[in-house]
Amino acid sequence: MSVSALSATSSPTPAHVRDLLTRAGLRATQQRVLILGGLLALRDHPTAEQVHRQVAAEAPTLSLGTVYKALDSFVVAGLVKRVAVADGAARRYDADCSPHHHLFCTATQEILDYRDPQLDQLIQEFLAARGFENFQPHSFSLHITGEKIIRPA
Amino acid sequence: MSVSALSATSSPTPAHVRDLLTRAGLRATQQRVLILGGLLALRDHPTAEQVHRQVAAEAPTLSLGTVYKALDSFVVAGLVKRVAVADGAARRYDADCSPHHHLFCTATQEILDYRDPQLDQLIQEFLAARGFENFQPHSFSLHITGEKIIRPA
DNA sequence: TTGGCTGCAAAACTTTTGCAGCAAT
DNA sequence: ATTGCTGCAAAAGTTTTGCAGCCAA
Repeated sequence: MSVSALSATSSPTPAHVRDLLTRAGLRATQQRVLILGGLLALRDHPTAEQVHRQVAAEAPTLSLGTVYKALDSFVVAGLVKRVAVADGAARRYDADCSPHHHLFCTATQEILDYRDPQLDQLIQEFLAARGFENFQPHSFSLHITGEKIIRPA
Repeated sequence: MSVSALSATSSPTPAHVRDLLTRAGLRATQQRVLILGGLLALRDHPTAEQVHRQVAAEAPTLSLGTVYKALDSFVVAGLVKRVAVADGAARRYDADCSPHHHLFCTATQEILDYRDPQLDQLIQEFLAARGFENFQPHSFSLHITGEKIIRPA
């Protein structure tokens, strides 16, 4: 199974991004359309700083503070998730809120998405059968650490 | 199954902590014995700041910078792991490097350990059978989000 | 119109770094 | 005696906050 194939997504149009924001109850300002669009365009779970650089060309006056505030409101609205990373100083964001797992590449620091409904079901059923006495699980995600393999052509 | 029962560990003696450090090829200074001992005593995957507070009573002159440097060297030596958290500004540390999973309580922000060799094997076998084309997994850990249940007495 | 959002900038907070002296081996 | 570690303090980096003005609804 190819990992890269799993994270393939098409860049959404500004109109679609506006729609996402409006549906979430947020104002579709020019800045937020760019920020959310930029996050969607960057596949590798970028930091706020990286999103800021991504949109800098299109909106040179857009401030980093606004990026932070916007990303925060996206998270609250459920449009975006924060990704848990042990290394690295800055938080990283994921525009994909559907259930999926993460592959952490120790070589490139990339975070690749890994979607596998069959695995989800397996874990889900195991946890349900196992049962916790004093913990009620809501969701789970698997953090897989390893290395990308570069195959010779 | 009880969650709290899973994370029960006995506080090690200073002599044992010294031994851990020496075996890892690190100098067993008074500060490091306190820092590693403090981390082992704090069950809830504390921040560097929390470890510093923990040892402050016994060593008032021990500086926060030393705690950071010590924790770093512990991580490099493999004595300690950094825990991946999406929320919260500071990194959190785990003195337990044996394979285990984490339960994140959304109510109390606690991080509980969850050890389950049966689950490990299940996932391990699934991933081996599934196979990745261009990713070589080394290890994995399950992040389970949910809430602690407080049962009436 | 108006309430949320932006930009700017300061502040708070976390983590890293440099270096002289000290202590564990 | 060496060499790594400590303490102090400054610096770097990340994130939050306050506020006046602006803009999407």
